[in-house]
Amino acid sequence: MSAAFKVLPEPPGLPEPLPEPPVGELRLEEVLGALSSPLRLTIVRRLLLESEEFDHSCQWFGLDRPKSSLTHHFKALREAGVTRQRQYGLERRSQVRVEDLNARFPGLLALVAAWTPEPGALSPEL
Amino acid sequence: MSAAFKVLPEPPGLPEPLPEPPVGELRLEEVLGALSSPLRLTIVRRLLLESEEFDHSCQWFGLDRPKSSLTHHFKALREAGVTRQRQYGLERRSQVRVEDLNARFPGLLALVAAWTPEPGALSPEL
DNA sequence: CCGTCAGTACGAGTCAAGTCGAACTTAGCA
DNA sequence: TGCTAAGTTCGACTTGACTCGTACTGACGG
Repeated sequence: MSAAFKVLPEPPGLPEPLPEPPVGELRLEEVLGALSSPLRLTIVRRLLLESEEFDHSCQWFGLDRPKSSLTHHFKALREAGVTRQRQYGLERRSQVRVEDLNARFPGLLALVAAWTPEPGALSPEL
Repeated sequence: MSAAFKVLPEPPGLPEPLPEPPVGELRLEEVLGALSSPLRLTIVRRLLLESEEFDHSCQWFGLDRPKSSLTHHFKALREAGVTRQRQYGLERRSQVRVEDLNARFPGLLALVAAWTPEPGALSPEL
């Protein structure tokens, strides 16, 4: 009914998700704050639109930033409740918490999916 | 069709709005950033839900903050494109740009209207 | 004309966020 | 056992928000 993003199938035996706020404790101001940056909007939008299979490691995005900066942003997204992260060996993969976000903030992910970076922006992505 | 908030009627001969970004230049990241604070969410939500007549002066909210702080936040909301402000004599009244926001970011205002301050928050409003 | 009242402008202090380099941790693999 | 690669942690720096006091502006009423 509402915006239909793939709710990714979860094969059994997944690694436990890293610490994240439960659905009931998602706060709108935190989520909006986490999404109020072009870089993080890019990350979430690409997870929504280009996720063909399952979740994705940090380097899948090919973002041109030092590793420590990416850690910072992925952590911010997870701690706000926007993404879920799981550890696969060395990789830490992210996915959007589509079900949770649709339940608590219906319509929000559609806005993120429709977003496009500012025309004159000096490619924060790639 | 989408969330139906009152689009306030505009009597003729209104004072010109203060400078604001045009509809086409509203940026999601700016709008989300402006809304990522409990105080400003309170302001916008009350404008949406408790506006019985027309727009409202700053002191209508009865926010317990110094005047200069309020100026700061009302200006932030206007510059992000969330609110429109007009000068009526001494008063500067605010309204939410319902039509513009619904056109560019459908569903966003519904999320704001449904928001409630954190239970344990030490009353940033009143 | 002078006070009052709504709100702005300015400036300073504080604090959190973003940015990044460098060192560390750990899985997998030779 | 030792290398490599993915990502974290730490600390330092910079930048920008938020907060607020004080001084200012400009409209209105006597």
